[in-house]
Formats: sequence, structure tokens, C-alpha cells
Amino acid sequence: MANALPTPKILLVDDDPDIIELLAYNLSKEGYETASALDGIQAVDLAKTFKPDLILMDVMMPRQDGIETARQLRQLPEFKDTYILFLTARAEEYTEVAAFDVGADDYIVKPIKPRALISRIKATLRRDVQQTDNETVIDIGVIHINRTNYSVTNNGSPLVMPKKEFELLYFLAKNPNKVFNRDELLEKVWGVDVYVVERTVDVHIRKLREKIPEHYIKTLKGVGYMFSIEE
Amino acid sequence: MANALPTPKILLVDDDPDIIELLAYNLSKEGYETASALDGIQAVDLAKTFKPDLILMDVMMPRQDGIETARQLRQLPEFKDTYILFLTARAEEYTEVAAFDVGADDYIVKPIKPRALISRIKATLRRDVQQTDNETVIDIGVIHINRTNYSVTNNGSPLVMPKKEFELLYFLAKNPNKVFNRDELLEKVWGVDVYVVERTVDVHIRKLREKIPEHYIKTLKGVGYMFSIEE
DNA sequence: ATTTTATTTAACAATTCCGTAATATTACGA
DNA sequence: TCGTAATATTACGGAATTGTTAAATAAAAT
Repeated sequence: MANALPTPKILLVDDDPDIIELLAYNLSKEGYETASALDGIQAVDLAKTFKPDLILMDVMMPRQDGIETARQLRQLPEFKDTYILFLTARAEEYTEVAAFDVGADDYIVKPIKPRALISRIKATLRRDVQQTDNETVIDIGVIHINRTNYSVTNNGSPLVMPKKEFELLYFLAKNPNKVFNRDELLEKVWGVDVYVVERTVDVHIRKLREKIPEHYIKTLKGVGYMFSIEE
Repeated sequence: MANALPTPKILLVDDDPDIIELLAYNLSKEGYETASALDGIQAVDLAKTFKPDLILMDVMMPRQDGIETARQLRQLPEFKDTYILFLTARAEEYTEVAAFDVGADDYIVKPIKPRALISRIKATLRRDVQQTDNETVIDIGVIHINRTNYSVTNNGSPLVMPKKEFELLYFLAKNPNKVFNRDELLEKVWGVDVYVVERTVDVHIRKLREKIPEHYIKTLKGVGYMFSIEE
């Protein structure tokens, strides 16, 4: 799956190991990192260290049900914004109301159809990206960058830019006059779990410099690269 | 109208009491005043006394469906400008055409996600001045799209287009110069509860490209597809 | 029920992009 | 200015993504 962002982490909570296995299999196949707990109490503990982006949890569980678990999680500040999706045997209304009351983001009805599940999870996580990914347009000098259509213009004339190049330019331009060393750029643009050789950055910088006026991207020898506003 | 200030009033119309309850619960929690009707006939009556700012109505109902109900309401001067939002099982269904035809302001796809619902309602009420043009017609360059009769012409000559193709073209053209990845297109065009493999989109894009001039639909590798206004 | 059309899937081809490594060039300090 | 270390440049192969076609299902129409 994708791109530049760290792989989302999903915590699975269900007392049925078969369900866990089914979920884990399908989610990891899609590139998600998963951890699992067999009941609500374990789930709260595990969540603290695993720090999931999204929790997929059965409503009915021994020891402590999903609703109560969600309530506890929501009280902890670090899970205030974590997405919680419930798994429920059928769309039973009482449950649904209670679930949304504790801040559920969606509920998924069993039996689980893997494709549907994945699609719901993607949709949920996508909201996240859209929120944090605020700025869609950057204007610096004659350069105009528009994230909604991945377009860049130099003095009005459009530049064709493949994805990685665009992302690199976008990142640098978003943080003008700030130096980044190659490691930092790899982490922010390529993503934390992507291993590529540092020199790869040089090549992309080169390609950018072919397209936009020289002076914008400065090299600071021994330090890194920077998008400079000055001439 | 749109003088919705102190407490906006929302009329809920659905034959399923559980849905009514779910909606009423979430909306009143947000501070809206609600009333409800179980079918279209009741709805018209109740609307006269309740005078809602917004009506949230299922399309499929016994006795009288949502489309017909909306048509009747629109004929009454006091509801000329009342916002009407439809609930529908899938996106971009035939009903959408009919719905917008009778002046629907938005439609919301089931299953209902309370957060999304609330935000749609807020957005609708926020619009002081109606942008009534829930465009039934789009003209971009030589392409002319008419939603009321599902017709597309290229430079005046009519194009035959099956439904999915049409919906895809319509969606892209409605949001020109904006990239969408396959997931987003599936969600917006196919609907949230339809699960087909991502590559299905490619095939439909291909078919569109056979019919309309090449340059309109651009591929942004690793990003998605876009309807481009440029040449 | 049969035929036709639309839609989805799957397989393979074509393309683009990215990462690497090899080499050239530049900047800087001694 | 020379040597060294760092960056710039180039070209190529592999990987990933998309294009295309055809066959399989599904839906609609007759």
C-alpha cells in the first residue's frame, strides 16, 4: 500500500482468536501493522504501548465489553483522537447508540467481509490525512504549488512532476528557509519505514533543480538542503 | 430562509423507528430540535406546523416516497427554501437524479455515520445563500453533461454512456482539476457499501477515454485520476 | 427464457518512476 | 593549489503502477 506516511497501526480486540487471525491476515496484507488483545482489559494496556491509529473492537467480550473499554480509552488523553470501530453481530440499535455515545467512528457488522472491512478502514483513516494535511496551496515567488491536483507552475507555466519529486518540493517549500539533512528528508518525504540510500535524495534534488529556478534550493555542505526564499 | 439561528429545527422522516431514534438521539445531542414522521404523508402535515429549517428524509418509504414528498413540499411556498436532505442506501443511484430534480440539497448515504451526518447538516445550515445550482448540467470545453437525462455530448455529437461510466465522468467533471485516488472514486461514485477491486476504476477510465478527447482525463501515477480543464 | 448489455475481474503488456552505483564536479581546509 | 570529502550528474535495471484486452458475472431488456 502506500505512501510517505508511516504505516497505520491497528489494534484488534476480540475474544475469538479466529476472528483476530482473519482480521490480522487481511490487514497486514494491506500493509497495516497490527496488534491484538483478547479482551477489553488487555486492550487498554496494550493500547498504551502500541499507540494504535485505529482500534477495531468487538462489542461483546468477556470481562469487559467494548463500550466500556472505549469509554476508558476516551478518558485517556492520548486516545482522544484515536479512531474506534466496533464489530457487532448485527446492527442492534441499542448497541449502536451506546457505541456512538462513547465516540465510535463507525461500526461493522459481522460476518466480516474482508473487502468491506478494508474499505471502511481506509475511509476512516483517510479523514485523518485530510485533516492534518492542511495546506493545499503554496506560493513562493514565481513558484506555485497546488496539492489538490499535484500541479506546480513556474511563472505560470506548468511543470510536470512525478510524485516523489512533488512531495519533496512540497515538503521543502512548506518549510522555507529551514535546512534538512538527508535523513530528515527521507523520514518526512519517503516515510519512516522506507529504507533507501541517502544519496537518493541528491538525485531528486537534481531533478527539481532542472525544473525550478536554481536559487530556490540551496545546498549547505555537510548540513543538508533548504528551500530558500531569497534570490 | 436560512434564518436558522437560535435552535435549528430538523424534521426526520423514515419508516424505520430505529433510524429515527438514532438520528434524533444524535441530533438532539448536538442541540437541534427534532420532530419525526414515519411516512411522507405524515411528513407533509407535520412540516406545516413544525416549520423545520431542514428535512432529513428517507427516499424509500411506504405510502409515499421521499421524492414525491419533496415535490409536494416544494410546491408549498413556505417550504420553497427549506433544506431537504435525502437518506439513501447507495451513492449516485437513480434516485439521486430524481432527488435533485425535486430540489434536494444533499443526500446522505446509509449506513449513517453520525459524525458525518452532523457535519453535513451543519454545512447545509451554514449556507446563508443557497447555491441552488446542484448542477444538473456541466459544460467543460466541448463536453456537455446533463444529469437530468444522463446525456453527454462531445462537440454536439451525442455519446452513449452506461450508468457507471456516466457517474464517473460526472463526478470527475464536477470536481475539475482535482485528483482522486481509486479509493476515493469508489467511495464517491460506487458508494460506501459497494466493494469492488480498485482496478475496476481503470477500466472505466479507459472507456471514458475512448469517448471523450484524450487530454481531459489525466493520470497522476501513484496519485490518481483527474479531470483536467487544460489542453 | 433468451439475448443483449453492462460491469467486474483477471491476466498480461506497456510505461513510468525510483533507487543505485559509477563517475564527474565542486567546495573547502591545509 | 592540492587533496579530500562532499555533492552533482548521469545512466541503467528493477520495481511498481497503469493501460489494455478478453473472459466471466451480473443485470436489463426483449
